Formats: sequence, C-alpha cells, structure tokens
Amino acid sequence: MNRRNVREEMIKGAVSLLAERGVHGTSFAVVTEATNTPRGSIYHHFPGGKNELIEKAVDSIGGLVTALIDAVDAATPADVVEVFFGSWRSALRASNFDGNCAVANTAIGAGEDDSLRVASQHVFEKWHRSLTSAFIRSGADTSASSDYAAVCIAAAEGALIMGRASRNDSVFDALSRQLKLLVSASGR
Amino acid sequence: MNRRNVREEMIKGAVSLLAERGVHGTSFAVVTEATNTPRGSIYHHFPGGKNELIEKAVDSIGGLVTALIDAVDAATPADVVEVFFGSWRSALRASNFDGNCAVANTAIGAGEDDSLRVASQHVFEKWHRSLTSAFIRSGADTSASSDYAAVCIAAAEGALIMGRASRNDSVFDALSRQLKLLVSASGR
DNA sequence: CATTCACTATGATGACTGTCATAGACCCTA
DNA sequence: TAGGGTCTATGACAGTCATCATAGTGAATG
Repeated sequence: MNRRNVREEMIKGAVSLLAERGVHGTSFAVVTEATNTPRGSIYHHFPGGKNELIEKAVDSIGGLVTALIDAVDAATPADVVEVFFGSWRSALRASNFDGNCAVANTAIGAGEDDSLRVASQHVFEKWHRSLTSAFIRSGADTSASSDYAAVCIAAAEGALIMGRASRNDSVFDALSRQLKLLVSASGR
Repeated sequence: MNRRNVREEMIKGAVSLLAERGVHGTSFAVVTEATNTPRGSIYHHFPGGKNELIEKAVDSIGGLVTALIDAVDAATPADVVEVFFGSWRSALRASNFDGNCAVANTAIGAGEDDSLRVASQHVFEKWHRSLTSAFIRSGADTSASSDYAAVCIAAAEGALIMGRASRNDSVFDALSRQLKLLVSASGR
C-alpha cells in the first residue's frame, strides 16, 4: 500500500462506493476504510478535496467503459445490443443488485458545484459517440445509429435503477428483446 | 398552515426535494424551511422519522403518475409513447433541468433499511402494470405490451438522468422517435 | 371550569461530514 | 552523513444530520 498506488487505490475504491452509495455515501472515511489507504494523505493526493476524487473516479470508470465499447466487434446491430446490455446486466449481478452506474449516481448527486455534473455529462457523451460508432461498424443504419445509442444508454441506466429496486434483473430481458428488434429493423 | 394539512404539505415538499436533491438532500431542516411547516411537529406527524416521510412521498408521487397513465386514452401505441415521454420531458423542463424522478432517486438513495427500496419497487411495478394496460388499450400487440412498458419506463428514467447531466432534453427526441417505431411495428 | 388531546417550540444529543494544520516517517540524492 | 521531498499519522475545526425529551400552546370536550 506504500509508494505510488495509493491514489489509484482510492480512485478505484471511490468508483465502487460511488456505484453502491452515491456521492454522499462516498465519504473519505468510508473510502479510506474500504481501501485500507491512509486517511492522512488525502489532501496530498487530492488537493481539490472530495470533488477531485469523485471527478477522477468518474473519469476512470468512464474511460474504462468507453474502451469496452470501442472493443466491441459485433457482426450485427443486434449483437451490439446484446453485448452492451449483457455487460451492464452482469455488473448489476456482480454487485448483488446493490449497485447502480457510478456515473449516473454522480450526475444525480452533483450539488451546486457544476464540476461533477459536467464530468458525468462528458462521460455520457463519450459513451454515446463510442456506441454510435459500434452500431455503424456493425452495419446498422448510419443515420439511425446515434438514436440507437441514445436509446440503449438511457434504457440501460433506467434498467439498473429498476433492477436494483426489485433486486432482479429480468428487466434486461425485455430491453434486450425489444431493442434487438428495433436495431435490426432497418439495418442489413 | 394550521390544522390538518401540515402533513400533506410536508409530503408534497418532500416529493419536490426528493426529485431535486435525492434522499440525503431531503433533510427535515430543508423540508420544513421549504414548506414553511413547523419543525417541532415532525415526529408527531411522522413517528417513523425520515423514512416514513420519504415512503409517503414516494407513494404520493407514485399514485399521481399512475393515475396519469391510467387516464391516457390514446388511439395508437405511438401516441402512448408520445404522451408518456412528453410528460417526463416537460417535468424535466419545469424543474429547469435540475430534477430527476423522485422514485428513482429514492431507489438509489435507499440505504440499509429496505423499506425505501421496496417502496420504490412497488411504484415501478405499478407504473409497469398501468403502462402495459395503456399499450393494450391503444391496440398494441398484447403479448409485447409488457415489454414496451418496461422499455419506456427504463428509457425515461435514464433520459432524465442524462438530460439533467447535460441540461438539455434533446435525448427525448431520439427516444420518442425510435420507440414510436418500435411499438408501431407489430401493433394495429 | 377542568381535563384531555392535537399540535408546536426549543434545544440537547451523539454521530458523521469535509477540511486542514501540524508533526513525524520514509527514501532518494548529494 | 546530511538534506529535502514525498508520503503518512493524528487530531482539531465548524457544520449538519436524525432523533428525541421537555415544555408549552390552544381548542374542543366533559
């Protein structure tokens, strides 16, 4: 836990906690306890305080998911839907139905300070661009791909909330089923 | 502000604050200040403390929206989509892009105590049933209506988050456009 | 008039929050 | 060996949170 990775550990822990408990639940006390990182050096690593930590956490998970989307090499638009929803679904399961999207939680928990809101906005935009490209690559209708991406992201975010509320991920079945139909209609 | 409506005032105020600031931001101090209700009688009206207030607020807004859905008398499935998203969209605008769905915020902000999670779960289920019926009434494919309802609710919840993050409601355009196509495909 | 009840006012409690100052520990370089 | 920069430990700070106890109000009932 010494040397240089304390900062990274904190950011990583903040991502998990952000998904599970939101911005307010991600207090420094909880972060340091969950990650076994030293409480004394917080303002050394994050001079901007809590906001800086959360921002970095949002950037981190945002970039990670973006990379995941960019790596999708699907043969059909329906496969893009399958992979995208499948990832979120398994994330929900992995959290034992106790986690939401960290970015969504940040957008919701953003207070007066606009920095957090803007950070999550940028992530959403990045995801939208990447997913749009993925749809185009898979042979979807080019002019509709942006719409498809928006629908998928919005639906996934909503499904996470509903799935968590019901401790059940069957919502994803309906979404996957219908959105596959939608994106297949015009493509190919 | 005397007599019997203090309780109702508090619940009403809690709904607004819940949508804007989430569970944690809906503190008693803020509620009483925003509604000009007496701070001293909180535990008289809500012996269950904060949880009871939030629960009642979720029930309240849940029933209100349910009634709204039940009142929809649409000629086509596409019209159901139009009305449903239109309502959420104008709610977002009305809040100056600073409000989410109060029920979603409660689901997210629910802590260890399961009561809040369950309350929001029930509301989501109620909405799902009502919207499914609305689709069936409008002539949509009966076996697909449940899926349609799930997709619409999830997408709307996600769109609220994204719209708030970007202070922009153009996401709703894409959603409305595509989901109208989807629900029209099999219906009629 | 007296009692009871619904409601309100005030303030204390202890826990937790983000923030920061101070001082000590570690290790690389000279 | 000495110095200096990076990191850590400890704890104080002002504030807010939910909760509750105590005391008080006024009105309706008996």
